[in-house]
Amino acid sequence: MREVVVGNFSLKATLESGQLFRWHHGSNGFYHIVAGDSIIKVRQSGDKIEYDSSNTKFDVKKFLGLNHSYSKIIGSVSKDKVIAAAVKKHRGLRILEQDLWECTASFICSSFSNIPRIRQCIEKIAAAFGSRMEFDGIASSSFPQPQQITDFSRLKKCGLGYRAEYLFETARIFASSNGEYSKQQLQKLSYEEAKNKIMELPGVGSKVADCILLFSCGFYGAFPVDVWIQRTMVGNYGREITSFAAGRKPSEKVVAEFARGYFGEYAGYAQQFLFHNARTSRKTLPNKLNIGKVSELIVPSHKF
DNA sequence: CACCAGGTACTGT
DNA sequence: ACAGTACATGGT
Repeated sequence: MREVVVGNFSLKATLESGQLFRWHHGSNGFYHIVAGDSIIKVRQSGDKIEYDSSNTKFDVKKFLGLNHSYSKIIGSVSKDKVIAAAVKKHRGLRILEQDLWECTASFICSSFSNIPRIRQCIEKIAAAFGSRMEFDGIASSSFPQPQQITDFSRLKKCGLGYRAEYLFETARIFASSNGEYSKQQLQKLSYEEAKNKIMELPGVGSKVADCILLFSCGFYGAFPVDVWIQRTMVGNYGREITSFAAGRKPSEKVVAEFARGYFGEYAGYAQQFLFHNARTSRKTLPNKLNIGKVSELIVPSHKF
């Protein structure tokens, strides 16, 4: 078991903010994470993090985003009271650094679905194509490599619905491309180039592409716009967006363009704060969230 | 039994 | 470029 002391980190907010699907909150405050072919156990008390991994080579600190300069990031995105309130409420939320392929597969599964079912699909894929493993009393399956997903009828049974074809084809492309779809190669490209590149993959549109770039490739300016972000952005920045749009409809695309420019270099971090905030506010306060006395972060419940 | 869920691909204008 | 629409699946 390793121990590190880190400031500005919330394990709970980081894991539970919807970036990652394969984790469970167990006893003794430990979270168990399955990533690739590793099982990681980790818990936090105060500034102390305790962790261990089935694979000693797995860089837990890097995976958890602990190498980022947090104060620089939140200083950079805190442009107004709305985002500042979300940052304050979820202080310590970090963007993970996931494996490119696993992240891509996961977010292909995520489209037009819901989190419980996304998790279920991913678990089924792992059970069907991965290898059994066990660590710290937790039994699970590794996430399969793309070249292991060769049986389409078997993939069909994992509950992906029509996304099965997208994932199957994307797996084939990953397996047959010579490092073209690698973190290393993508990071050589500009944001726009990298995004266009991964949008060539079936099942990867604008939103999923931004999730992949943000959660696995270190493109922290990527700003994924799903229905939650769309609502919360229009609700909180309607005026600014309208002004920015200059006559255009405030579509997801326009919102993403606005947000990337407005929040800047670490817009993706802003997105994750706003997303997590919208998700966690919904049950208690459907339409409005008051954080302290400072802000009125609105989370409209209706569609626009 | 409708309706919804971290959208994408395809079509027509 | 941009709006409209179908889409598998499982849960309420």
